[in-house]
Amino acid sequence: MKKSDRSVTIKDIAREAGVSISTVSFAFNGTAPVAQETKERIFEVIKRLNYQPNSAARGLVTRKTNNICLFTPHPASDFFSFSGNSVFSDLLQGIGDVLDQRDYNLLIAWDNLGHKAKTPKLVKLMRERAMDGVLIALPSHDSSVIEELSEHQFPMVIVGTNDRKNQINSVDVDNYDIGYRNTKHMLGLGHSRIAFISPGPLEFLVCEDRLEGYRDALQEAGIKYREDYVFIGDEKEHSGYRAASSFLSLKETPTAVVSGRDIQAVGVLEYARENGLSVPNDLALISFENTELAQKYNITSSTTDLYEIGKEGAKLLHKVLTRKKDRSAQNVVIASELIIRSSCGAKPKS
Amino acid sequence: MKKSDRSVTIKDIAREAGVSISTVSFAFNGTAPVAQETKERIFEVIKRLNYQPNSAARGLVTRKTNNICLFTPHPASDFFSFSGNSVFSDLLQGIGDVLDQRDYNLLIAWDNLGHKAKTPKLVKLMRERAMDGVLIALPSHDSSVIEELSEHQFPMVIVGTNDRKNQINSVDVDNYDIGYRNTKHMLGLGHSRIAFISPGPLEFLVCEDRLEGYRDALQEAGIKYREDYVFIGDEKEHSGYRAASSFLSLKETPTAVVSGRDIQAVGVLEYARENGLSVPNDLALISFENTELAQKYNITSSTTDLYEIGKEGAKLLHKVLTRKKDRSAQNVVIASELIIRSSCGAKPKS
DNA sequence: CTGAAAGCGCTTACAG
DNA sequence: CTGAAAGCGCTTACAG
Repeated sequence: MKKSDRSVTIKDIAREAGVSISTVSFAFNGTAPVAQETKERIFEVIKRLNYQPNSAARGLVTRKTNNICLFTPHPASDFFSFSGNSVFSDLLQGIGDVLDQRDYNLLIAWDNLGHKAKTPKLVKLMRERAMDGVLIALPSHDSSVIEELSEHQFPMVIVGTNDRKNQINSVDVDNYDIGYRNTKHMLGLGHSRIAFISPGPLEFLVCEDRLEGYRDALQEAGIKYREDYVFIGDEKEHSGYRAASSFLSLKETPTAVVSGRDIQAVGVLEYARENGLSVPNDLALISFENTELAQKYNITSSTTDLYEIGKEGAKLLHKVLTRKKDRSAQNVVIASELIIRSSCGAKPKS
Repeated sequence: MKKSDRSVTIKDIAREAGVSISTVSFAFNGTAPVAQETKERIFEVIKRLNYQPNSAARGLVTRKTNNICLFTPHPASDFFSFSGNSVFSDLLQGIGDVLDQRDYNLLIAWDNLGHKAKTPKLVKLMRERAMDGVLIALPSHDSSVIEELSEHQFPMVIVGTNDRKNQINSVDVDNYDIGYRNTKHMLGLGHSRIAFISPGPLEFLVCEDRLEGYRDALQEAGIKYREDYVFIGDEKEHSGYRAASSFLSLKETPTAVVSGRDIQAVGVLEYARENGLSVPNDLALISFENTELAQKYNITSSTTDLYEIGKEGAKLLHKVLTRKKDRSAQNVVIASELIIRSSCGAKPKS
């Protein structure tokens, strides 16, 4: 192990196999025909010496790194805490499954606020060509970084709500539509006083979309949108609790709640329990995500399959990376399904 | 934007600034003295043209990639589900904070079982020199991959329990000691029938360590270790519930439980509530991790600061990467603190 | 303080 | 089917 400081290179293989380095390259990459006999000799040596081409050298000439970056334009803490457990790991897993299979490495990066002086990390990664393409998770309105990559036509796919449809590739469920349909579902059950809990700050596009779906469904039903029926929650159960508390202290209390995420719905349930309210009789409840929580607490919820989003996002990026001519942006919509459980079931009292 | 297909290179800067490429390199990297005036001219051009050295070209000669890999020798799903939400994001954040500051990129990889035919991902990354070093999370007994990297003296740090102390760098809390002290705490309160819930399969070294600490504390107190007082749980609350149910159906029921992780303790609490048992009067409870759950449910728990582990792990790896001569392996122990809450407080009934 | 040149380890025309 | 040569974009002795 003393001399293994110096890795084995293509020259070593060539010498040992008695051929030129081009032939080794052709054989290894299958990029030109090589005599069967020669090929066998070469591969024997490759195996014996544990040869693996140096990625920097190869990348220098091919202009590819085989690195894909998963990026989120937020401080890591915000991203992870907003996403919650399963959400993030599901997304990562979907991405990872595809990249593994196609032999890409996964880089992970986020915006380091506080370092605002330096060039943003993602821009640096692009300029120094440290990655071939990027998956953007949880985009927000302020997207100067995305803009910059976009100007340079850097390959990217947004996994999540996309502000600029038809300009940038994206994969997501249709949060607007789910918001719309969840609300519609409550309207269909006879509710007219329907409140909404945002899954997080409206700065996150996904939150805005869900809210707008809610708003438009109300409007279509001729119901006025009221500010006091909207609560901006966060990723904690307690924000659902506080939302419920806020709604139910109004003069005219809502009879139904469209919760922005399952864990908030759990908070609503908790408040209802403590205050002797029956769900769905006193308060009907519907949510987004359909996580394990929804199942555990019997909450009606619309699926948002993050694994699928990750998988399709990675696939799309790979497609972009391997096709010759650029085509117009593609916006993939992952189907969502409403899983009906007891929390929304009954007609309202009034 | 038409001609930006071709990135700007060091040649462009040299030409534009009227100097040689070596001088540009010296100025940019501060690696040799450059006349103030020349320097200014060069940096003006660099700024104007948005120059950033190509990482592959640079890496080819420096033999550094500035990529660090966070690796776990498990399928991603196992890793994430075992770790749970905050655990993983805390670790990642600690690592990220350090890496950000020191200008490393973070690669993330896991073992793709099912692909057992191919060379393991991490070995491939090492051989093709796609990363400078690796942080290993959640190591297990079967560590042929770690062994291989270790033989090649590839820079690595284990963030988590380390099987081969004093051979491989590592950073962790002392899980054995916490297991020992948690158990000791219960003994000190007068308990003698103390059960243990493993946080996961013993295949994970962290689980084994916690269990051994428990076992040794008992032994030291002259109490016999009983198999039926040990339950192998998992990352789900329900495993705590099942553990409690199993313990309390024994002929001789335990009066205290050392829970392997907070969420299991919550499961124990749930079982106790359903069965009219008082905690801590009928069953005293102590746990590991001290997550938000411990606070919410008033569970006595020992801290395991994953953020700190990640941070120190990244720091140690950076140290290994930048020092000239190798020194012997270093094993950093992160301090743990026992946070006493009501779940353990009272003396046992018997 | 500055430049010309070699070389890092590959791939890819080009010629045969 | 195979090899010699150029070149990817840098860094780093070496000379001056």
